[in-house]
Amino acid sequence: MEFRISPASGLPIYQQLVEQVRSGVARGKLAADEKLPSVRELSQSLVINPNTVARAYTELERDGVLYTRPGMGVFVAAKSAPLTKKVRRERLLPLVDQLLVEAVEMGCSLAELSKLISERSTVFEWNGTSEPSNASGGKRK
Amino acid sequence: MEFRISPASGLPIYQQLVEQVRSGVARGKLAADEKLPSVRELSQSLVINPNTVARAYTELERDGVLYTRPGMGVFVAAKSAPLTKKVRRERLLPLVDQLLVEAVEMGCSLAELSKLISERSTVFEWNGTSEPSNASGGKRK
DNA sequence: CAACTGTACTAATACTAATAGGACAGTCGG
DNA sequence: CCGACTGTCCTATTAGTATTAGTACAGTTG
Repeated sequence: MEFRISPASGLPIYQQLVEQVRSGVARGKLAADEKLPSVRELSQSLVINPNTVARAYTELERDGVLYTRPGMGVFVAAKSAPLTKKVRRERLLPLVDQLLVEAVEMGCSLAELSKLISERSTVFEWNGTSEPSNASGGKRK
Repeated sequence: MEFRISPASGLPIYQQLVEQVRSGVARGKLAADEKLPSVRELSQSLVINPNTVARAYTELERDGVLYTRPGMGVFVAAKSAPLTKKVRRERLLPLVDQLLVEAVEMGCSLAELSKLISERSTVFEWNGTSEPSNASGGKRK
């Protein structure tokens, strides 16, 4: 998987990397136990400091997205046991509300928003009890 | 409307204020042409610097959420003309994707996410061509 | 005119992002 | 065992931002 950073993003570089890894895992572009580029390798190809890459990896490992095999590299962690429904709700609510605020603010209808969500949802790797109506989001490798 | 700031939030104070105003407007807790507390008044009640409040107000005015009547105060702006569907899509996509990534990451199903969204959507003031199924989100004042 | 409104400006402090360079411990292939 | 790789840790430095502080100005109200 390719990584890109854009100075115009406004977000810190290490955070851009974190988001790209998270997104890649959720989209199935990064498979479990797949090896990520080494800290030094990625820092050279992106022309940034190794410490910046290391910070991103460290944060992702803390959150259970990656794991480290000392001396070998960092790898994509297998999907951990799903959290409680209550915990999921608590963590998703702020994001949901933020999305709804923005949608309402710009005069979007609820139907339009729902359509947008179901559109984008087809690309992700859902593992719950219900799948997206469209199954076009299969693993590519 | 009451404003609160939490030092533990991690977000800058001015940004917390911006979010609360946006949220209040989208939820109908702040009506059009309603007057907001003055810069000095709010800064005293929250025990923060007037400049911090002024920064939040300035940013909100730049985005068309508030307007200023010189010498009188800042007020909630009326809903502006809705943007193009294309523009709405472009601005909402990043948030939608971020939400989907988080949901997938914690093992949430699409059905569970949809339910959560429709649950929260009842509190907002939609003005599109389609309303939420539940009408409990009426204006209170 | 007096008291309020938002705005503008400068200065100082504190924290964070990012870079730089160096050092350490674990693991592999020879 | 040895060299080359892996991630991690440490200190120092630079740059940018958030926040506070105090002052000043222009417009509006009564």
